[in-house]
Amino acid sequence: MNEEDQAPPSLRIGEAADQVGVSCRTLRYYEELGLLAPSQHSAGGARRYTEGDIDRLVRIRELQELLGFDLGEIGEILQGEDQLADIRSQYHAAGMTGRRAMLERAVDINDRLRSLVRTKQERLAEMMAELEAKAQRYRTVAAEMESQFRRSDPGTEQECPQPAPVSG
Amino acid sequence: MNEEDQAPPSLRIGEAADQVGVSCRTLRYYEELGLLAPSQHSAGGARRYTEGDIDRLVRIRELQELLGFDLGEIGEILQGEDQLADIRSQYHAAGMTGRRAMLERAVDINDRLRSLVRTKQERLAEMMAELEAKAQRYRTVAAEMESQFRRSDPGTEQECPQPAPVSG
DNA sequence: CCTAAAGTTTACGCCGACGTCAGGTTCGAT
DNA sequence: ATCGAACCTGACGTCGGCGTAAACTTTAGG
Repeated sequence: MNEEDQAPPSLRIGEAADQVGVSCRTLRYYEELGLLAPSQHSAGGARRYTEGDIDRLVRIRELQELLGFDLGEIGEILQGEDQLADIRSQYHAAGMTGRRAMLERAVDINDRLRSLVRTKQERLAEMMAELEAKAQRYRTVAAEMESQFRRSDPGTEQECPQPAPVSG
Repeated sequence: MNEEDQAPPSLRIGEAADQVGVSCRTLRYYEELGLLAPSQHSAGGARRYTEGDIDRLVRIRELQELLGFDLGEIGEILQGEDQLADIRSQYHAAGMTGRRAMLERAVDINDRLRSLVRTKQERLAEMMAELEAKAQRYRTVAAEMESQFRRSDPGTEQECPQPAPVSG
């Protein structure tokens, strides 16, 4: 029982797909595009996804679904961050200037993403306000219909004189 | 000069498209799908979009871009609301029961949309938090690089001993 | 009235993001 | 060792949401 015994629990492609709610095909496709390569493989060559891989997959999906990027754009975003994350392995290759450039690029991407998120948040807030206003109108109309209904002979279907105007 | 003189200012298809930032093809496509029919036409049959039409177009786009619905789903959403908005013209056709059903449907759609918006808002908030955390890490790294830089002989490019780990 | 610009219909084209099928290989529980 | 389930690598299919081209008509300013 040495401490290296606990292999990092890795998932098979089907399990990974299920967990995130995508298909196996999607995972293979992302790999084909260079977005997500499983960091492990079985002896026979089957993909094994680590927790970090799953995180990355979730990230990809959020960029896709929440922010509406296509997979090419997501690739560029991830690349910028990967490069920076590899700053230590790139240690011998990149000089001070190169590392600064990489950092600046990552910061730039980060700025843009945050700006985009803020924009989306604002638009969503507006939409929410409109939806709530509409819900309020619905409640008013419902109340009017109720009062009309009570006033009428219960049991008989009848026309009410002039229902309130309902816009949208 | 009677008061009927001011024709409701309507836009030609190109103007409408420009204003909302889509193509003419898109407008015709939406019409083909039954999502958006211009409420006016010229004598020769050219489409004329009123302000209300533009509002509807914007609505369609928001449902598409912000909430991620496809055009089929958007059609159902709009239909539910249209029906209710027509509650007065449907006056003779629909009985009390029918009107209540229409209202309930609209309320149901509204509930789901609001729920969806809330979910998106939460996910965006999470994403924003992560982005800000990442930005903070970047600032730390930048500061460390700065101090390394100052400590070194200015003008010579050199390797620094161990740059701080940068995750993500 | 003339004419360029904008609009109309019809129809084929395109591309991203997978779905799906075929034919062979690997995994892991028994 | 076995055997069904899961995985592998191609490769082709699909579908939504338009783009684009062609051939013709309408619009509106001079």
